[in-house]
Amino acid sequence: MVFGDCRAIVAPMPEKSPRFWLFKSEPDVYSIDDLQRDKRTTWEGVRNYQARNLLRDDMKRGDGVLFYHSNAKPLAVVGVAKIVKNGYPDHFAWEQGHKYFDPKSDPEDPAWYMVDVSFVAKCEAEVTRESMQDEKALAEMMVLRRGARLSVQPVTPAEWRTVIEMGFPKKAKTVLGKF
DNA sequence: GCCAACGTTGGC
DNA sequence: GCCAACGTTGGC
Repeated sequence: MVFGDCRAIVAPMPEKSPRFWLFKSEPDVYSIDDLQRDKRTTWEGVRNYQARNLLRDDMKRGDGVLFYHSNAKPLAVVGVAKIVKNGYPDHFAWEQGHKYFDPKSDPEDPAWYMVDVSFVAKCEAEVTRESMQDEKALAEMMVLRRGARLSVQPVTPAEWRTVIEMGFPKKAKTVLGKF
């Protein structure tokens, strides 16, 4: 065995990017307080193919999640969560009568995927949509784009850092250090 | 409540 | 395969 040659025969490290996400949730349906209470939850019911691909292919255990309240007052990133289970078939799609039932999805060939997330922290200060719109570093952020309806979406490392620093004026370093 | 921006559906 | 109609999302 010639160890020096190992690198040449090993597949290149898959690019793990992005490692950060934003999940929208209507607080009337499921809020950051619900997640704090539950500590961990399943993220089922996403019925959009682009989002499905992210759930199935791109989200990995350990990734960071900005928890965003949509259809809320105020609209804001309100906390941080972590992906704790890679994408797996959304079995609710197979439950006849369930609100997420979808005959298109076959257990042999699942149409929809979900992940599990766990609670990490509530923001010290909610990062309102308004404050994000005022922040230059977030000018390109997907959630702020008109018509960006994806309920789960990628966040760049720079955007992640910016939002965490806004939401955790005192312990940003601690939170950043968890990912 | 309004409506823009999508995504999906279905007739052709 | 096109595209009009329709439904949904979600900010405003």
